[in-house]
Parts: sequence; C-alpha cells; structure tokens
Amino acid sequence: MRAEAGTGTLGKAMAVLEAVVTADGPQRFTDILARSGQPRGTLHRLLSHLVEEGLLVQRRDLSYEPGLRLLTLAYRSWSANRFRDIAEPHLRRLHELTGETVHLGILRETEIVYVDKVESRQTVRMSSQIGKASPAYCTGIGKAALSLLGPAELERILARTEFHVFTPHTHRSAATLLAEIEDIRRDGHAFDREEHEAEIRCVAAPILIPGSELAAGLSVTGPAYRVTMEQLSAWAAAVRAAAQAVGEDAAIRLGPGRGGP
Amino acid sequence: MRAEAGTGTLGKAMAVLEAVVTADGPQRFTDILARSGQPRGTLHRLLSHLVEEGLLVQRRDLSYEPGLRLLTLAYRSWSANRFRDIAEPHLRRLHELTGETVHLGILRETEIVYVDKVESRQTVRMSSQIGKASPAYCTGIGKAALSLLGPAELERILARTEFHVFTPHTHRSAATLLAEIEDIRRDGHAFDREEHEAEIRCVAAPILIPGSELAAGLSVTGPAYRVTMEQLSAWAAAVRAAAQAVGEDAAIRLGPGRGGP
DNA sequence: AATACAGTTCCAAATAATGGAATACGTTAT
DNA sequence: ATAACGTATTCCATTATTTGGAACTGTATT
Repeated sequence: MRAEAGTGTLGKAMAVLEAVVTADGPQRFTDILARSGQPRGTLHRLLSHLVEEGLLVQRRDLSYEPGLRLLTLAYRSWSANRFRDIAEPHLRRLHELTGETVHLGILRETEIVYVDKVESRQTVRMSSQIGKASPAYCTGIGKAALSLLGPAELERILARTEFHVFTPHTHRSAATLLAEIEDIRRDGHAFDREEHEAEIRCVAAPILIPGSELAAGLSVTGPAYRVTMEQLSAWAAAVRAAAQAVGEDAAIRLGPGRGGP
Repeated sequence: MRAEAGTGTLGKAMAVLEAVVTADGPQRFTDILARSGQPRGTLHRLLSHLVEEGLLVQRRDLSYEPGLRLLTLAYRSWSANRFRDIAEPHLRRLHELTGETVHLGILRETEIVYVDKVESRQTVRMSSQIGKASPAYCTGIGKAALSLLGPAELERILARTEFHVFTPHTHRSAATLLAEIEDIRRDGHAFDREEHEAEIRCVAAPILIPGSELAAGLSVTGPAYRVTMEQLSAWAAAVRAAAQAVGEDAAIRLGPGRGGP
C-alpha cells in the first residue's frame, strides 16, 4: 500500500479503509495486515474505530467489509452538489440531441471522477458509474479537463501519471499527450479515440467550475460501430456549447457567495 | 453536534466531516467552529487533514465542501457489494410484475439505508436515492427489518428512535409500533400506510443477510392514487417470495466463505 | 492431546493531537 | 490613509493518544 502523507492518524485510518474497500471481497485481519503494513496492535485499534464509526462492518466470521456510512455520506454530498444540479438540464438536452450517453466529470489529481450521467438504456447499474474514477490521460473529459490547467499544475499531474496501455490507441507518454492538449486548447474539445476502452469513442469539452478551483468536463460517448469520428466531429460544436452553458450557469448561480459544487 | 464516541481522533474527524456534508452549502471556518464545538487550533488541523485526504475541498473563498473521495469510495463499495448484486434480478422481476418502484434497503441503527432501486420512470436523480437514509419506524422496509431483530436489540434501537410525526398515520410511540411488529412477524410482510410521506404507500418483506448480522428488506412502493391497500395486499405474497428468494440466493452465494454484502 | 494459526489484549515509550493565545490577512468604516 | 473589525492561520508547551512488540487467548487442524 502507498505510504500515507502527513495526515497523521486520519491518513492511516483512510489508508486502511481504502485497503478494505478496494479489495474484492471481505478481508480478514491478516489480509489487511499484509496489505497495510501496519503493526498488529495499531491495525486492530484502527479497525475497531472504523467499525465503530460505521465505515466498516465486521461479519460474523470476523472479516471486514465496507459499511453503509460511506454510501450515506456520498449520497448527501452528491445530492447537495449544486454544480451537478446546474449541469443536469444541459446534459439532458445533449442526450436528446445525440441519443448517446452523456457524462459529467470532475478532475481529481490524475483521475477523472464521474459525477453524473444521462443515458437511454435502462439496463444500467447504479447511476451506473457515478463516483467511478478513470485515468485522465486516456479519457475525453480527462484530457479536456487537463487542457484547463496551468503549465505548473499540468506538469505536476503528468509527473504522477502512469501511462498504462489499455488499447492500441492509448497515449504512451506525456509527450504525445501534451501535443494533443495543445490541439484541445485550440479546438475547445477533445476526443477519446478508443484510448481507454476498445470500441468506445467520445467527444468532450472542458468546464471551469467557478468558486472551486476544479476542472471539469462533459462528454458524449458511444460505441464505435454506431458513432464514427465524423459523427463525433459533427457533435463537437453542440458539446462545446453545452459545456460553455454549464460554465455560465454555474458562474451566475454559484459565484463567490452561497452554494457550490 | 453530537458528542463523539471512543473513536479518538478518527471520531472527531468524522464528526467534522459529517458537519460539513450535512450542511446545505459550503461552510466557512467559523460556521464549522460553531457547529462542531472544537477549539480553533484543533479544528483547523482537522480540516487540513480532511482536505489533504480529499474528503473535503476548500474553495477559493476558503469555505469547505464535500470532496470527491467520498463518492469514489462509495462507488467502489457499492459496486463490490455482492448482496445487492444477488438481489438485483429479484428486484427487477418484482418490478416487472408490479410496474411500481422496487427498493432494497439495509437497517443501520434506527435508519434504513437504500442500497438499490428499480423503477420505470427515467426522470430520476442519482440512482435517485441510493445511499439515502430514512427512519426505520415509519417505512415499510424499516419495519420489516426491525421485525427480524431479537428483543434486546429491538429495544435498544427503539430507545434511540425519535418518533417524529411526518403524516397523520405516523407511529407516535414504541407501543403501537411494537404491536405492528408482532403482526409483521406473523404475516411475513409490512405495510407503509402513508406513514413517512403522504400519498405514498408500500408493502415490504424482511431479508436476513447471512454472514453479516445485517437486517434488510425489499419493497414495492407506489402513489396512493394508483396503489390501493387491496392492491398492496395482493402483491404481498410476491414480495415475500422475492425476499425469501434473495435470502436463499444470498445464503448459497455468500455463506461463511468468500464474497459478501 | 499437541500444534499451528488467527485474532485480541497489554503497557511503557514515542508521537501526534491539543487548545489557548498571538499573529496574519482581508474587508469595511472612519 | 488609517483604524477597527471579523476571520483565518500559526505557534508551541502541555497532554493525551497512538504506537507496536510481545504476551495471551481462542479456535481449527493433525
């Protein structure tokens, strides 16, 4: 497990929590012991505290799994998120125009976190993937959001990015990515040319969230067999317009005062 | 703010986090100072740690709001939740049968937390309200789940319950609730007769989650103008059957070994 | 019964948290 | 300009919590 920063006890607790949450099944004490590298005594107390707080639950067989408190906290913060609320009608409109799935995402470090989604097919899980985090360097919204950053911040993020190769089209280094980011700045929109998932393409545009120093974006995504690059290019103007509209709405309704993303 | 238990530093941090998350807008330092009752120095360090961990975000105007890490953690634990996964097809089947909204909920202390939902109308927010917590004593799933508890646990929960009156039909005391819980144990299903929200009724059945010591339930909910008590009674057998099926599936696929809710 | 393994408890030492007070910052009023 | 105010931040000696190795308990396994 990664070394935790200068966040003292809280950092350790969160690292342990993360270790349990990212594992695929219930974790026994020894599993977590190995994953976390904490000494036995310390880990035991940490786990008790996490259970007492409802962040973890202990099963009858003593193994640990995520507790419901996380879900409740996330629900509260999600439904109080004014930025998402403001963006929603614009996402809907874009979905009606294109018939394809529309995403709203916010950049956090090297990842893009999806905070809303509008889609046709009802087959869907959760709001399918609200809260899901994907690498920024190989997703449309991610690259769009990166294009908003200043040089120093961009460099810091890229230095931390691991260029994992997902498909033949995935960027393999910062060099090619930086070149594309130049294009994105010029054009005002970004494409995902099957870089993260094969057979999945998207066109995205950046949004600056006023008040917070957050970089966000929205996108239209579709399967390659149905959505050609020409089709995406044709939608680009509408995507830029929607992003712009969200930004303006947010500037008015969030501003420096009450309420925020 | 409620006094935090013996969870040391983590408890304080979570209390502060909760204070920010439950507030309706971004909170300034002084707001949180008043709400949390922590001394200035302590609170300031706590907030920095929460921000460093990504649990809070600080805006340009210095106010604090929920960070994205909560959403990501919740997403991971939700999508890895095998109990929800197992229940899902049964919820879907029940939805197809009734045409009304179907919920899956798990009891946590005095509240029922919704962990999945299947509904027709696509107008919906988030998975509308996954992660939302409602009082157990006035909801169908809540009362169904309470009926699974032993006397000691039930008493402990009821002692902590505040009987807030939401509608003319809301239980006003433990006495009437306990009487109804007897009925629920006998019948195997529970009704919500517009007790939490006016014009909203539901029929629910309890599920015992094996492995965890969790009490859960599922329900069919509809608006009073469309769903009569007779209709709900007619659905009760199907709801019981679905709950039973989820329980059996879970017993097989969760068991004492790998994987869990 | 003996052995191995997993989880829990203990406690002196180390460390991080504490919190009151002083300081810096930004804003509005004089 | 300058003063006055409200707010956020930093400081640091004290204190309480965390730390973590080791001993202990309980439960399977041979």
